[in-house]
Amino acid sequence: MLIIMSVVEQIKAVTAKAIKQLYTVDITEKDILVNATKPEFKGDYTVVLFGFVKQLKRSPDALGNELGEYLQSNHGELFSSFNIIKGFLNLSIRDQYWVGFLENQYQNISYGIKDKKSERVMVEYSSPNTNKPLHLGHLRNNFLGWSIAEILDASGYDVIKTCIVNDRGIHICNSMIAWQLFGNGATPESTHTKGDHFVGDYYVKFNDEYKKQIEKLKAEGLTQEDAEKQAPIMKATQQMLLEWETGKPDVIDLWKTMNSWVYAGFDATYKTIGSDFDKTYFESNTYLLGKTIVEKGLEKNVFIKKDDGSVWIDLTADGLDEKVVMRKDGTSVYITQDIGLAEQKQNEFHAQQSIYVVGDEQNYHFKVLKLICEKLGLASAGQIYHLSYGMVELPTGKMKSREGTVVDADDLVAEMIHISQEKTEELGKVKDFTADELKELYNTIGLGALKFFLLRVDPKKKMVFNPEESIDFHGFTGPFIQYTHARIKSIIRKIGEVESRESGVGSQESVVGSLFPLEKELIIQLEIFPAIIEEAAAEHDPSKLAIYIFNLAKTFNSFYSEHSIANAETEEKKQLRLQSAQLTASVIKKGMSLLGIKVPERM
RNA sequence: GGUCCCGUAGUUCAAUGGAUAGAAUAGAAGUUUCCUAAACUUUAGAUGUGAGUUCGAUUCUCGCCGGGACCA
Repeated sequence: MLIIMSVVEQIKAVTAKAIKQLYTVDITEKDILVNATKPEFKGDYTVVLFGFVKQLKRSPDALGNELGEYLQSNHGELFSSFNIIKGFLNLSIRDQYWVGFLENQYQNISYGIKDKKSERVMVEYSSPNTNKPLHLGHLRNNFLGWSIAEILDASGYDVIKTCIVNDRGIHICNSMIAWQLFGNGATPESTHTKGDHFVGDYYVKFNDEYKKQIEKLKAEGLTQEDAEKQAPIMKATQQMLLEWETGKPDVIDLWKTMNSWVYAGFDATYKTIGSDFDKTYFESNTYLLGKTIVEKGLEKNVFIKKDDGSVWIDLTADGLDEKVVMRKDGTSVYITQDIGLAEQKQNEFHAQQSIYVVGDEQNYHFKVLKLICEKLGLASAGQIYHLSYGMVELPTGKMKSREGTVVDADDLVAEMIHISQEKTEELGKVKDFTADELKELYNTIGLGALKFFLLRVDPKKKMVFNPEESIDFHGFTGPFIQYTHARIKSIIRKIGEVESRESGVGSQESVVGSLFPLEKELIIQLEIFPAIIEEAAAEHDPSKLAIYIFNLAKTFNSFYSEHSIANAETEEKKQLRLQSAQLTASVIKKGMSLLGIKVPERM
């Protein structure tokens, strides 16, 4: 594959070379700041000169002029003109260059995709509990995890997607107990309920009953604390957990049955939203991993055993706390299991990087995890990267299951698909679609709106979702971009692909004529696509890509309303615009696919 | 008590220390005998607060106010 340096890379390279030749000073390319020129000035890209004014002992004006002259006379194939305003060197790229770029890339189906390198990355995401269905927060997690895996894949990494299912523990027993008490043998089939929701309902029933029992005991004179401990249903669930740990057959059977219901439900949701995994781990298989870790840590004097038998690590020297790694009853805590799993994953896949897509409420946990792994000298330590994302909140604050304000994932997805159906029917543009085609279109648009809404925000930041106002279909949204794609495909269907012709025709500036501002702006946008993928991968941030695609679509729409493709001024202009449109459509399609969003041919 | 994060238009989000802080939406005004108006064009509107570093601060440092998370 032909590797072509991006324009920005070329500008940096020749600027560094120019400075070396003119002033015999070495400046590394990453210290050269190149920005898109602000629209109010003439030029396409701007080199910010302030940074090396002192070092080179030149005034910004003199430096700009000398650099500009040098660049133009030595790289006339790239630069057509320059101007200096204050410390900014504004460079105009030759139209010929843009036209040539377009000519080279418009048919490149792997434009923006890097060749494979032999580096492996693991992405752990989703990681549900099996006591209740997925909610809005899980959706952000799933979309982020899936997207970052795709983006890394496009960047040339070998990506392994994993999931750790929290399938054991007291919360699971809560649902089990409630089902025994109130279920009367009901099943998802007998109640026509999706399995994860079915089990989740018993989790709620448990808590309702638990609350009732606490109130009753308090009425009998117990304190809140004592009432919480002595409520019969709580005692029963704790007893059940012990029985689970000793492997009591009927408890294990019930556990397996109820979890199988949940998995059937999860599978349906995953299928709808497009999540998948190369390997799924179950906590019921990994929760004992901590034991050997603790022994190892004690041998290495990384851990200390207290008198009561509990095992700790002292992280106060690192500005953190003392942290328990094994309870006095010999059971391991989450962090110990996580260390064990990290090591197991390392032994199994030998990845160079291990990304955990986990909410920012666990920032401290991951700091500690990484630190302990380092102290234990584990191979996995350096590779741990916590892709920490902010919570999805409601206008009223955090979602609270106790207050019934949790936005259910299945409900939300269904609602989005329903709204997309309503809007599509209102517009009445696809009346000739078959029932199956319509169904697929509604799914595409509804999920597109939802995924884009959650992915367009910087993962690190918390975000607000307002259930009162449904997710928009106009403006900075998935459907806006999908619509742009459909419109381009419509044009191409009508006037055909770019005609294949002898090379050279249309690629000469003299033949095409000079580019209109919007023609050029569109090509400039297209040219940065590979750099955007790289940036999104490096920063683990799909929002960079989402924002880029939106801007590209917006630029295309302006271009589209300003310039006719079918009735272009000349045949050469028609071909040029058609090439731009084709590449725009393929960049939109590819970019959106990296976000896990499909784009329709018609809508 | 300790650690960490966040305060940008009415609202939801942008802005590797760089030019007059960008979008979207809501508001106002327009565009369809012409490739899909889920679109386009115009307009009005914001950096919580006080210092400091800098040629230049939404960005870095410190204080204050407000919001949130986590660790016992």
